[in-house]
Amino acid sequence: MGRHETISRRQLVQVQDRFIAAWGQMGAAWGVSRTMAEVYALLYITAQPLNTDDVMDRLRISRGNASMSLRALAEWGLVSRAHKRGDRKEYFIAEQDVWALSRKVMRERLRREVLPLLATLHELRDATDNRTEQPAGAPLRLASDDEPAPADARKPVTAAEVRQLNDRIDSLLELVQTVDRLGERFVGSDGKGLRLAANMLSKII
Amino acid sequence: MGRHETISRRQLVQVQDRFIAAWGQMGAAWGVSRTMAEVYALLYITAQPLNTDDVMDRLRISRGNASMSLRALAEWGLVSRAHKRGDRKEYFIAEQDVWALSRKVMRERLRREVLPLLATLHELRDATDNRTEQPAGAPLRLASDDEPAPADARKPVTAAEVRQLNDRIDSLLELVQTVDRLGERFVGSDGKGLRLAANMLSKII
DNA sequence: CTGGATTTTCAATAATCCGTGAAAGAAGGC
DNA sequence: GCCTTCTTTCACGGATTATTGAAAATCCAG
Repeated sequence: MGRHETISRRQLVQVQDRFIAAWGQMGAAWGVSRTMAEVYALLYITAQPLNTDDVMDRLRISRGNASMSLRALAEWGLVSRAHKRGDRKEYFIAEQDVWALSRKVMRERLRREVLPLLATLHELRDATDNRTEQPAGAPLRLASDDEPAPADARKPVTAAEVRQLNDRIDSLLELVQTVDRLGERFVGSDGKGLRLAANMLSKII
Repeated sequence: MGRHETISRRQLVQVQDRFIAAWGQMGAAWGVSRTMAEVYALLYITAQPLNTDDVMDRLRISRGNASMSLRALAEWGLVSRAHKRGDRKEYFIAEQDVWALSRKVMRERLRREVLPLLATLHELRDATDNRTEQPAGAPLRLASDDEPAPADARKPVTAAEVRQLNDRIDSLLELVQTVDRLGERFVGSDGKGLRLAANMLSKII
């Protein structure tokens, strides 16, 4: 519907640069390093395979940095490698489907951040609420007990205190588990699962 | 269901410390500073109002740091201030409902990170696809044009290139908008909206 | 195998972020 | 008002993280 005006190549490049900058900033606000996000943005917005030198030149970063970032992106599954005949350089292609992109990012973040937290919470939960059926010799260890106990702070812990502690941990556990399940479901679903979910929810809530 | 064993106060504190550490680590993986997350965790897990000195002592951080973190938490709406009669110190209480907590965190992150990105994307979109109905005098400006154009890189930009650029920006815009709307909906919903959503989705997808 | 082209690694350096503590500021009691 | 108590601010320095660049490793054609 829009009429496309002719724009200069310079303007095009400027728009791309601003896009890359914005994307990099957003990446940084998440746990992704700015450069890594920028490299992805470059590959995405230019919409063509680029090699390490292209990335270096366009983003004005060192060869090492470019190499590292591209590798990390490949590990996350966000870019794929390609080759051109008669050219020994390696080219990189950005995942084009932004919905697939978001799924892949979520998958990695669940795996790297949520799962460890879940594990720790479960462990803590077990440490204060030992079920009767727990095997006698189970190596349930609080943090090491090797230092001599300080003389004070010896007043007994009431059952109420323990219950409260457990309740809090449980509440958080429930939240994190919900997030995890929700994420897993999204990650597992194919296509534009997120969009679907959004539409569904807008009718429900 | 579980039998609560008596545990020493030391063990209790150790469990709390591990909880705090885990929470802090997770916070750091998100955009929240580690200390801020730890202070919240402390307030949450001990389940009682603490003042600045309590926080300093327990977390072994400086007064300034404690003060800053508590203030930031209050700004995010994650802790509230309270006073005790006959005590001039200010006490802080953690938001107890983890679902409310997650809503507040999401609200802030939407506001701080998603909205600016949306604004930029819209702006870029407008910069390359000028609608015919656009007012003549609208201050639509690409990045400043004050530098002399380099002699090369002057070959014209094809319509296809512009279309492709716009398509990419649009795709991303759709994704970010979906996330935003989804988040807004969640933020707006009261109670355990997330949990509800999770249940709903599990049946749908 | 060799030589050149390309990529990866990593120690040094730079940039950034984070925490400190002293000093300044506010809030109350008297 | 003035002193005491508590809170906030902020320049500095320390710690962490990112980036560089050159050397080492890898790869392939001939």
